[in-house]
Amino acid sequence: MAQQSLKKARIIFHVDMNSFYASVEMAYNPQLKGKPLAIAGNPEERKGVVVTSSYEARARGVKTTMPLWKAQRLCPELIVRRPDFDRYRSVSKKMFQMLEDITPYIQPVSIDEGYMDVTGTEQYRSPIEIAQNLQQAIKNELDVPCSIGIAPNKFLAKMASDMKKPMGITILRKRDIQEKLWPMPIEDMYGVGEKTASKMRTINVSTIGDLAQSDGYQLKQLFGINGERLKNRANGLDERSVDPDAVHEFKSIGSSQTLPADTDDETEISQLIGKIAENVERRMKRKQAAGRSIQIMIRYHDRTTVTRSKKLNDYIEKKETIMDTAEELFQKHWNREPIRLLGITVQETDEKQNIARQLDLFTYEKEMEKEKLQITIDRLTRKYGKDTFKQMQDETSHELRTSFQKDFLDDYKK
DNA sequence: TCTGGGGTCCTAGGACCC
DNA sequence: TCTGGGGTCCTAGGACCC
Repeated sequence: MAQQSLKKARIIFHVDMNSFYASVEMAYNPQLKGKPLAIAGNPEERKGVVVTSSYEARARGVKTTMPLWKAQRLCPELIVRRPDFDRYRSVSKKMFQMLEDITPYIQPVSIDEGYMDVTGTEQYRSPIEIAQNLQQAIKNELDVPCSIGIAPNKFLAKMASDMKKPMGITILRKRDIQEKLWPMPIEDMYGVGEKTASKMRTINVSTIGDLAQSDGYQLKQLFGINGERLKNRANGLDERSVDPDAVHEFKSIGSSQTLPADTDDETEISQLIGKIAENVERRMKRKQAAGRSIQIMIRYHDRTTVTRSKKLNDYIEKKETIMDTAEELFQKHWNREPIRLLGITVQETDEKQNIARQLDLFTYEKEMEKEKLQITIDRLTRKYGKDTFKQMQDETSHELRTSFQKDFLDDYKK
């Protein structure tokens, strides 16, 4: 209790770039500003879904993951651009550098959003002032809008940044929760998707406030540990820290591709596996990573999806190994129906420098074991004599062996 | 006319060991 | 003859997020 009151409240920012890809395209080509714009893949290759759209397009009903034909039906004057990820990555990098000018405690969570822990900086400037300056600086230098949520923890900051867009700054204090958070519909809560929302509605939870006051036992029955967590968050409780190292602790690297048309042609599929493996290898190189489990994903015509994986003995990074394992898994588990999508993911990944450290420790421990073993064997050889020792190795004398084993264990385990 | 691609975390069953 | 309970690893799948 005393500890609770002594513990200093944190000040967390959640910075969220508004319709990021569309905003970057508009910054790059100002003629697009103020117009309905959608970033989408190529419909010829069946990838024609809206990835991001401008506010003008959203106002017409265009939504993320919507097929392009549908978006164009809703908004015939829609301007469509293919995504240019290199461009987005470069703007993103500059944006995060600007955050780092304020504090080293930043945690990027995706290309267009991140958390900052600015606790302590309020001695010099108020949090709202810091947020205003940051937002303006990003707008001035990169010509892209962002929203910032200010709160005592990650969850509230995340919810806050969503409350006013674009170019919003929202403060969500503990005392604002009842008024600002609780009236919101349950599906608007971060961490609650379609499935969870409809399940919650069956127990008469339809707002975040309902969840905050719902029966913990029932929640646990229905959602397990996640139920408890969601209820805590609805009450404004979230202890997760802003972790700047999290970016380096990636756990998997994968690549997948939807085919222009379904296929059961083995040559075509083999080529695809090669192409995807190469892509995975390239991205692993970029991150200086290696991994020790390979997973493939096969999606069939009706979108049913199966994943199959294999754990390997060693860390791998080469496309040949990725390709061979993927091919093996595919041949073993493919039902020979035409496939729509194929994916390969390398799991249990780590940066190579970390792996080297793990291996060093492993090797060191093994060496120590070996040395200890040798000392014991030497000692016992002296005790029993060379010939007897040899005889035991040949398993000719059960009694002797038993006696030796006992002696060996007594000595070795010491 | 339909639904991309990159991730994280959690659960659950079976194998295996003690 | 019948049968414990816990822990860990591996694999597959589901929910969610951007």
